[in-house]
Amino acid sequence: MKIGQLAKRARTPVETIRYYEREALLPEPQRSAANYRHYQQQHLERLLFIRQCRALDLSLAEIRTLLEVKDNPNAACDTANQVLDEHIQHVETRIHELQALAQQLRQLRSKCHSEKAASDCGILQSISKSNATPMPSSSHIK
Amino acid sequence: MKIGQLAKRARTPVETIRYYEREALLPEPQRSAANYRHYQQQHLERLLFIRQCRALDLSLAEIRTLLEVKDNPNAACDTANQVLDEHIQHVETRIHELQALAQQLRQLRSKCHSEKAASDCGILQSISKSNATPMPSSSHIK
DNA sequence: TAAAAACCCTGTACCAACTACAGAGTCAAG
DNA sequence: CTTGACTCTGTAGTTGGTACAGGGTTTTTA
Repeated sequence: MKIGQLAKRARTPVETIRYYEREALLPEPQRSAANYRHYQQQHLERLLFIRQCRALDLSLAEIRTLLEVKDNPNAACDTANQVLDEHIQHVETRIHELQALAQQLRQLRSKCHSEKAASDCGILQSISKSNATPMPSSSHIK
Repeated sequence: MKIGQLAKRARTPVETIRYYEREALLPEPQRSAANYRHYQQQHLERLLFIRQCRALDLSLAEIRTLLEVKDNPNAACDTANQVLDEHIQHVETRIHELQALAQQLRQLRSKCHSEKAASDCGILQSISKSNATPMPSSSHIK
């Protein structure tokens, strides 16, 4: 099948497929006389694997590691487990960060419910609360 | 003060300050005879505002909007509220997405606890489960 | 006072993971 | 046989910076 067909079947933009090839995640397919790419079932499966991993928010580097394990049927899948464990950690950390963030944002938002002028807006004032590191006492502002 | 001083007081890399200037978030400061940037207290305050917003994960575009409101003391702070509301929505959506993701990842991880060969690894097999859009019946795979 | 260290300048390239062209060639349908 | 849909390569843009290279300037130290 040609690249457009593959793109449809994997719900992936054509440019992205070419990008994965450049990144060596997808092997170079055969070419027709007119230099068109021609793909096999294998390519589709590999592309779906990549897209599934991307949907799980794995980075291309992580996916590359998984593909290497996959390409090496005798290798222990140890490495794949490790990639996944680290990624789970990463996602959970990010969730906690975002939860703290949302809390801060809601608190900030609560400071202004009316349509005040900007100069009176509790939100803009709160964000502006100074956070500067003081100058060392020996120096002075020019 | 010179850029290095400003950088220290706002705990912001020098390059980032110059970048904000290029992005027109910070106004161009005066220059010395040797073409060095010289900043005032105002610049520090504005930079701290930007950094505080970044810590809240607001995009530079969102920050630009907030700064415009701030620069216009007579404007209603309406727009600032709206930016914040949308951002809170955005963060909360992302939290839910990541929670679903973490769940999927944990489930996937549970499929392989031993050090099997890659070809037997439940994880790699699970990710590979086909997801392709079928070809229309009229067409065929070349 | 002179050399060395620390600072500053512009401009460019790089990161991830694509996306969006431009400009040219190829193929299928009517 | 022309029109439109597809494909090709190559390059640039996205976000929010970071990291030089290759200069000039200022401050510190010997």
